Amino acid sequence: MSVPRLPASRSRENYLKALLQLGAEAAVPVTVLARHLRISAPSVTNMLARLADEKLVVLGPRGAARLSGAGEQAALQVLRRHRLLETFLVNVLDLDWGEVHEDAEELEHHVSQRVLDALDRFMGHPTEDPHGHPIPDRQGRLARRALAPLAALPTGSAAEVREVRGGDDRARMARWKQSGLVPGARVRMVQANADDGVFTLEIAGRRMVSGREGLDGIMIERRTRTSR
Amino acid sequence: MSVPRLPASRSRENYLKALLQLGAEAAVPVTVLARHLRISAPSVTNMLARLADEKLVVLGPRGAARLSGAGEQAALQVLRRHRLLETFLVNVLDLDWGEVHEDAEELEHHVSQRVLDALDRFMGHPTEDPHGHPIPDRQGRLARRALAPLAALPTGSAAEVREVRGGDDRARMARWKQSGLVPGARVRMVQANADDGVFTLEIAGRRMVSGREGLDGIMIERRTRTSR
DNA sequence: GAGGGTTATTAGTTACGACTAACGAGCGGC
DNA sequence: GCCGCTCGTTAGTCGTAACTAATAACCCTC
Repeated sequence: MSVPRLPASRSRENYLKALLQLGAEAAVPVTVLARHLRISAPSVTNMLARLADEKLVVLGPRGAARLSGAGEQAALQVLRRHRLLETFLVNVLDLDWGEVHEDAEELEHHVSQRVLDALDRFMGHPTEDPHGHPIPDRQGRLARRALAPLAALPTGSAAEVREVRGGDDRARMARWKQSGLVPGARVRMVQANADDGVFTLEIAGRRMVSGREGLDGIMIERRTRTSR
Repeated sequence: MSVPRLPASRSRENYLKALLQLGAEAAVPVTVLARHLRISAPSVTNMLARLADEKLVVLGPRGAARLSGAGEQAALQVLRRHRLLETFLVNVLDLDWGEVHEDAEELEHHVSQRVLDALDRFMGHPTEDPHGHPIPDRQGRLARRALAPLAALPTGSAAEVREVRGGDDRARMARWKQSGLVPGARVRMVQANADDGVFTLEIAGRRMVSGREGLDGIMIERRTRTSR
């Protein structure tokens, strides 16, 4: 009982995935989508018209686009493929978490349902990818969580890193891994200076100082006193 | 105004792979290639001209094509990807050997060197795929073996199945697996009747009767008295 | 309410890789 | 030597998805 994959075509799938990621709430303007996909604005207008034709997106005023129900389902399937693949590449094939993004980006458009299911089975149905992103289930349901940016953690508080965003920047990934900023890590904010944007942290007992940008994308969950 | 454009591309790779498989010795006529790839003859002429431009194939009289050195190398890399992927899908993901062909056919064009190497490493550098085909090594060297068709085994002789060709026919694969005709199986020709094309075999102690076509593609190695 | 800047669209092109229809070249049979 | 078959090529189209250049629509400010 698989969800059918009608739209197909690499390019369409990328548009849908981008809309899912950019259009959490509001409709996405053409320009934003164009920048994100690194495609010219006219091309985007064009493609959006086709996707609207196919009832995968709904166009609002001034060309802004949002996913239809069907479009969102399709996008979630692409996201599922992407995240399962990243998980496979890192956890099974032992590739570095910073260098798997492009591979997953490519393969997500070419893995059949059969192979995807087999991968999922082989890995024991993981629910999060190596960056801590939740993996949509077979029905396209995505766990929604309320995470806070690490930079918002007040001085003196502790938390757990749950998600590390921006997996397309390899250097960033490498730095984070280096300093232990990976999902599951415990962090304590030793000193947050909102004025000059300098943050001193303690990660697994080690001190670290970083600017705001260096922390951007690290999402945490405040742990009151929950045991593991 | 753009530069010649280097090969890659799914379609090109399929042409190269087809030429490798069809053109063992002689050059391949346009029509044969067209039938094999299920593409119209004019399209083939066209594509061959481009591949010749790029020095991947050499065109002979009457349009017949054969791979150049560079073309053969490229084709062997595609074949390596295909066979490693099939091996992975069957041996690791536990998919059925009859149903992995299409998946491998698709993925072979999209797996990066990095992922391929990781798969190879993960599987311990296999040298044969699940159908017994040798896997070209990283340098594109392909083990050449002299195997005989099972139908040529004389009455009373025993042999070992080494290779099972024609992996794109699922029904066939299923039948063979059912009757134990898989690489590594020991077979004995109980009665070969060249006249009416009826063959009686013994596979792992079980009798089986088959017509010539039912055996076509099963390649064996005569074992004199080798142990193991 | 008239500019000016941002944003979106229209129009026209390009590349790739397939297609059909129609033409031409080789070759066997008589 | 001509007929006709098979095989290959030429010519012209199509669909997808990108592009640039030019234009139009909107929004904000004065």
